Amino acid sequence: MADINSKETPARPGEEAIKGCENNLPDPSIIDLIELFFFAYRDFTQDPDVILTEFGFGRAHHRVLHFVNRYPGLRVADLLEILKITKQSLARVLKQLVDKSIIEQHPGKSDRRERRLYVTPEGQKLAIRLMEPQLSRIIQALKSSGIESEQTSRRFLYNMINSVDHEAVLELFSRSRSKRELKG
Amino acid sequence: MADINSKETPARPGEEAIKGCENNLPDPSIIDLIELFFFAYRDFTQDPDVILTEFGFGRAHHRVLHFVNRYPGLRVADLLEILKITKQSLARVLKQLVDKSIIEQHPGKSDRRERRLYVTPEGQKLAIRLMEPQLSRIIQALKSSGIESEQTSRRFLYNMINSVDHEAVLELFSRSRSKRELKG
DNA sequence: TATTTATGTCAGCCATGTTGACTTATTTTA
DNA sequence: TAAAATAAGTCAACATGGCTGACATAAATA
Repeated sequence: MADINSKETPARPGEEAIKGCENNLPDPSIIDLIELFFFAYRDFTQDPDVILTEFGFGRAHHRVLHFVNRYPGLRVADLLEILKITKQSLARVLKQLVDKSIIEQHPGKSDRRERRLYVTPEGQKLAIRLMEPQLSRIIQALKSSGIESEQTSRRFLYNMINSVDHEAVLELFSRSRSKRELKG
Repeated sequence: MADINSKETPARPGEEAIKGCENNLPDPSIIDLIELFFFAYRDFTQDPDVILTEFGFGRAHHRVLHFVNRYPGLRVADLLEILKITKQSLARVLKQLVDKSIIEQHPGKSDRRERRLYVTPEGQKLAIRLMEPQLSRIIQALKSSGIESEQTSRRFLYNMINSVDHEAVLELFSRSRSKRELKG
């Protein structure tokens, strides 16, 4: 039944018909991209992980800290949408970050039900330290990948995101950009 | 207490000196890439996850199944190096895949200590079904990102991998076809 | 023969995800 | 103004998939 391409190996994976591929034969080089994406993400998260264990934190703490540092005043609800985890999962790591004075919560000015999230100076220091190796890795990769790689990779990653969330991502980014303008 | 809307925001992340950045001011657009990478991977893994629960499997099973399907005859040691997890972690999911007749183990021909791994026909079917949405997502993203995006994204992802592992990745890829140039 | 290697296995711990039920404070709405 | 909706927190239980450490077995190799 699955003997479309029965050549030498028992399985020539992905060389069978796959929906959504015009010629009905997926380019095996696209399958490479699946694997490259996995390897790249595996290594991308590795450097911060080492630092995090030093502090008794995990990857979940890193995610929270990163986004709060980058978008100060984020609400819990914003974080839930960004991370796509449950309130209870977030609560656990958030509590630990607050207990260790990495993040602070302050009631919203216009809506006092909200808990706006901010990094402490210590939290900022850690966030930057965690960001360092990731930035270095990206900068090095872009340098090695040609002049156009920044714009192209940015577009590629953006288009890999569920289109339902495109708006939210742009909105998020515009949040840091407006802050940038306040500074200049 | 940092007030909610205090304009001199406590954190202007990543705009401090960071090692490995020539002008000592990291381009904030590079920080976007950190987030885009996270969002992209978050959504990339989401489609298979839905299918996996149907089978009582998790993401760990997917990884194992993918690589065994793609590189039939893989040894346990190979898999450990690819996934960078411990033997005990792998053993747990591998056992379940074998028990459910998704993967088969056969002693190596020249070295009978080895357990060469192969997908069963059923395993191949599942592997392909899990690959489908990921391929579709990548193909769609490449189409939306310009003609050069495939080569460029491939190079970018490759260069995001620890250079220590570059050789291993190329070797892996060469296993299913002749090497192509990845180097930027 | 002795050692190394490839793999398996038991036992337990930890991080981080999940669901479900419920509370509290505050804002919005009928 | 009373009722409903919203933002967030909490408790309890459970699942997944990492980890360490110790030890077992079979086969290859020195």
